[in-house]
Amino acid sequence: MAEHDHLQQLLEAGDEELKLTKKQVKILEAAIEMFAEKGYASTSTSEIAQKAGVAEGTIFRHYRTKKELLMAIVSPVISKFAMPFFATHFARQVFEGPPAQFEDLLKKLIYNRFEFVKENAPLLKILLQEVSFHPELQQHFQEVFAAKVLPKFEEAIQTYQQNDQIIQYPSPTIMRMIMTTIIGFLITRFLIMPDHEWDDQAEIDRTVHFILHGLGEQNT
Amino acid sequence: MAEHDHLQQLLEAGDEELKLTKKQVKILEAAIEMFAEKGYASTSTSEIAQKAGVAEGTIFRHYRTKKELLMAIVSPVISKFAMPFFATHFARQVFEGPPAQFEDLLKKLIYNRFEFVKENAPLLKILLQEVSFHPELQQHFQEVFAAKVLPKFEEAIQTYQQNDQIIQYPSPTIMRMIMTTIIGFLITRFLIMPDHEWDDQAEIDRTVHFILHGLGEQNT
DNA sequence: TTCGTTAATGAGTGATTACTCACTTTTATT
DNA sequence: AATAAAAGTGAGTAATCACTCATTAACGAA
Repeated sequence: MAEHDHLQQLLEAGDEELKLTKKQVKILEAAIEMFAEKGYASTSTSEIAQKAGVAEGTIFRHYRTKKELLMAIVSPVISKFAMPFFATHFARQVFEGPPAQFEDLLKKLIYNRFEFVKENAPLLKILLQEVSFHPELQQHFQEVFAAKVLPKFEEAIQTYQQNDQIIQYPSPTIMRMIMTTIIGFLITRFLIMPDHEWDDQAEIDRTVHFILHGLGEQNT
Repeated sequence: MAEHDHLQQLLEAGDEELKLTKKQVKILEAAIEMFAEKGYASTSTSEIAQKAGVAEGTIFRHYRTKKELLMAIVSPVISKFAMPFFATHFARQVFEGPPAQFEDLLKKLIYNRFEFVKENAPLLKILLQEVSFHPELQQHFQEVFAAKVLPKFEEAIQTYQQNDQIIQYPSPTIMRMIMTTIIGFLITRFLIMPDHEWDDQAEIDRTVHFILHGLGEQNT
């Protein structure tokens, strides 16, 4: 029940309120599970139908092609992952008036994306796998990134650089380091070693500390 | 010519000297190109045969299944990527008697893997894509990592921690940070934005600096 | 050259693929 | 209850899949 609400909310993508049939939800759930497990190309529509408890024709009533099904699943995830940078309460709080301390922004960012990845690991795995084979996805990602993420992030970085809280590297370089460190942690945590025993609080704190000192201006 | 030598050298994996037919080389080259471009599951053996200028049956004379072809391509890459930790000249130089300065180890490691990824980007892309779908690959990776990489890496880390050059985090955490930073840089450089104009020297230096200060013991 | 071995071929195989469509069932509105 | 629209069905289709095999070509040692 709560699962369905969550899925539905994610797939609606904030756009029009598309009402999903019960069977349609089953199809999406089955497709997500199998795409994440076996990969998109190696999963057949008949397998999805079987796992969803649905006739194969039902899939093609809602999605004209298998690829359209993939896109319905994976496309909203891009926007959602970039969400903290959108015009949300979170964005206003964190980016419009960036916290005085770089550490505070970093912490809010990590905690926020940690929860997101925790809740959407399979969707992100599918996205990660397929983005390199579908130019439309790359373009969508690029658009969202250029329009929403980049400007606000860059502004915040420059503020901290003027405060001497961050070293004077080019901002793309700084963004790359922050993002690869956070994403690298989240991928290790939820995709590579999800069953390892993690002290999440400690690892997050250490990751914050790592970025903070790695980009700190304290010494040359 | 040099291409063939290089490929042959990589695929021989240091084991027995397997002599590759001209057509077999063409098959491997075609398969690598198409697997990297379209993905393993979406590439048909007939496509590979066509691009290699070879009859489809020829592929199955050398590789009994399509998967065996994939493994022949991708399996040696795991060992090669972990190479700096093996009993090579490099390993003895860098790990047996670790450099006094953590910075020196870091630099040698980055420069070395930078060149490797530069020369083998398509192979690594295939490996990255397929490793999550093939348990044998995961196991192979785990074995190589546990046997060769982990012990030497851990020993070096502890040495630097006793020198107060590295902060007193658990060594798995430190390894994770070093590896995600380096791998994140290399993936960004060669897989995500290979056509961007890069000042490689500067980016490498900044990445070393980032890790060095991120893990430094200078202040709490 | 001769001959035994290996490499290469390409038409052929059954299985599986994404997708269609004529039809039935469910749902919503009156 | 009647009816129209939407959702669901599953047998059917052409295309493609990985893989086989009987046959031919190329090669290396005598």
